[in-house]
Amino acid sequence: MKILFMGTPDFAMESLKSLYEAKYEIIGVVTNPDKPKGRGMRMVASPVKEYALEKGLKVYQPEKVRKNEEFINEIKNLNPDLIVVVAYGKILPKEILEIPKHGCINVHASLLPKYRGAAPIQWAVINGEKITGVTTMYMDIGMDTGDIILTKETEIGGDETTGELWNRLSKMGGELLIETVKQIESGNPPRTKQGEDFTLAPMLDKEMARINWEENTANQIHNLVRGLNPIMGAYTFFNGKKLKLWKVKVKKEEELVEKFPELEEYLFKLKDVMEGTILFANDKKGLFIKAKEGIIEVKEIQGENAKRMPIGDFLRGNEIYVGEVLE
RNA sequence: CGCGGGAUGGAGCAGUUGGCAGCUCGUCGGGCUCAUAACCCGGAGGUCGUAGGUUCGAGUCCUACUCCCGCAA
Repeated sequence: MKILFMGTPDFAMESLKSLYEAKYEIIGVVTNPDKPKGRGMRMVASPVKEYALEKGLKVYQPEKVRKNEEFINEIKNLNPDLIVVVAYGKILPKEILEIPKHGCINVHASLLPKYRGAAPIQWAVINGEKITGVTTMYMDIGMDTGDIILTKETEIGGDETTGELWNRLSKMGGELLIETVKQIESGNPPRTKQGEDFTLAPMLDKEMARINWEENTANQIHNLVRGLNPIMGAYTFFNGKKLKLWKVKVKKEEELVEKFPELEEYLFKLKDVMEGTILFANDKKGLFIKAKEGIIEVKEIQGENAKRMPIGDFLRGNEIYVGEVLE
């Protein structure tokens, strides 16, 4: 079975690694071109490329694949039996999908047809899903619309971040891919049409990373924070400066009073206070913020131009007073 | 040459027009308390990133360098 692999980020790298370690014949690796990244805009190779080079695999980095005769011919000449695509970052034209005799398969980080699109892991966490998983499918010209081959479920932890889930699903994806390829080799892999009941997981934009204290409940904020960790970080503004929250917990009012009995007499006021108001700020006891349907305790934070730090460290150097409001 | 911030005791920060290096926390010793991420008293710990320059005097002004970080992709 001659396999051509296409993928770009670390999520894809895990699948490539699984194939390589399972001793499959990988005739080539296609990945996005190196691009300038980070401070100073230095050129950086994709994780998939790094791994491929390390293992001595042939690497292709076409600028575009659609209407790229040269590249398409190159693939034809390679004559792969199967193309495996994992988070490649480009949509493959029909001409390419039709080349390998066993077709093109894809590993996707959700239980399709839920969360079709670019950011399935992030959205699953942001939406507070309890269960997600990985799916392998036969690709067609649509966006994650192909027939399902195998799926594997996993629970999302109540405090799990996108980063943590990402790592787990990357590995699960690799395992499921091997299982899938085996079934294809055996001759009659399962093939199920996707249901109609799909949802989309579009790319994340900057706007949605901002915490809306008035609209969102404490639980939603908690989900947003862990869903954007470590990708972008959910942010809010304090005195005109951007603050990113990296780790928060949801508390009930009763829990707060239990912790700080001195607040008891103010409890009635607590109801009227605006969402986003600082209820308590102390470098030892922590930072507590009034939210809709609960209280947000901030555990890890990042100021403007600063790095992430535990809340205690942050409060030692930044003056934040009770009654001030985040917005 | 993408834009910007920063380097000050173990941690996080402040340091005004250049004039004895400060705050909160931690740490060490002692005290108080049924108790506390509580409180009180006392102490240790910094050649202010590196190199040079201006000056009577530089954390503070100038020059070069090194390193770190944020944003944007």
